Amino acid sequence: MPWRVPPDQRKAGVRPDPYRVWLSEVMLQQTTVAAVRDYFQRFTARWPTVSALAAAPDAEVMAEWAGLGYYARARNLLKCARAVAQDHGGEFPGSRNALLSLPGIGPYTAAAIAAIAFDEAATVVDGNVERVMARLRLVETPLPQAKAELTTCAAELTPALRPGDYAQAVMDLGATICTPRNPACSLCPWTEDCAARSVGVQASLPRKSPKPAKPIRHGTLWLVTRHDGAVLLEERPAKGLLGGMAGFPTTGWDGSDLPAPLAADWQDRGEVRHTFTHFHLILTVLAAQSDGNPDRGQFTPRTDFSPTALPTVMRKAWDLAILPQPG
DNA sequence: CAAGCGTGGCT
DNA sequence: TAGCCAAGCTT
Repeated sequence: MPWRVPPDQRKAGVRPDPYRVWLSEVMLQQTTVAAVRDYFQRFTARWPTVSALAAAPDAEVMAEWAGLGYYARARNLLKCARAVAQDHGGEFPGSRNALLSLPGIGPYTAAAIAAIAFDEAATVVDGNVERVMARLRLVETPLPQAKAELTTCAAELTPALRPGDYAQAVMDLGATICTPRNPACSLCPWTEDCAARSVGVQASLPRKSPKPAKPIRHGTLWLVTRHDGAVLLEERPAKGLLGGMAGFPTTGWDGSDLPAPLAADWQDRGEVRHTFTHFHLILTVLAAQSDGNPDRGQFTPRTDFSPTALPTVMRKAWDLAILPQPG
């Protein structure tokens, strides 16, 4: 993985760059390695240092993050970069406690940066570690209730020697061997120590309290193109769903009923279905060509617009309305 | 502290 | 295929 320092360089005394550790850890929050890899490459190529990122315009960073999800991470990424640049002389603070005070850095990420970049004996507790600890110590209390107990287990195992390597190792163990469904216990270095395996219940741990069903919500999206090809976009409010991202004007998605951004001869292009963390969305896509003056948003020249700069639900609407219709 | 917040891959 | 899941943070 591009954010890791290869073993031969590690043996030569090379420590990971805290900027790259931080960026990768934020991207990896609730996100798979496969999804992160290309985003990490693009971010580090475009902004090689935290000071370079701090100087970037908000809209460019949000556009580069588009598609990765949990967009509050991108807003906090910029806040954090600017805090490091302005309040810490462009260098990440080296302790877990100092890192914790920065935007978007919580208990897990602070510990991960402190351990991996600064070799502090901080205890990392992510989903992988929770699973490993629940099995190793046979913790049958469901998550999230068991979080505190699992953190205690993890802390008891954190070594003073090479805590950064240990942190990555225990997470890798969870990611590759102590996996959620079919753990490869025969390959596990802790197989003889594992309390869950000794009684055969490892695959059923950790227990999780049931999640509420996702409701279905409905809305309308308006896709307006001007005759010169410009596209009507608006920046979504900074807080809430898709906060700070560019998108096409929509109604609210919870029953609120905003009007169309302008009067036009709307064509029904069909429905977009998209599932967010806590609801399903069915979006009716209406398209029109108009040179009118919109009440919301602004026309963006077609040459300045790329659907890759949009969150996925918006990109789906674009594909539906603009791509050649099947048949 | 429970709820809000994305997405894509896998079964 | 519909649900589950992933290297969580904020309020």
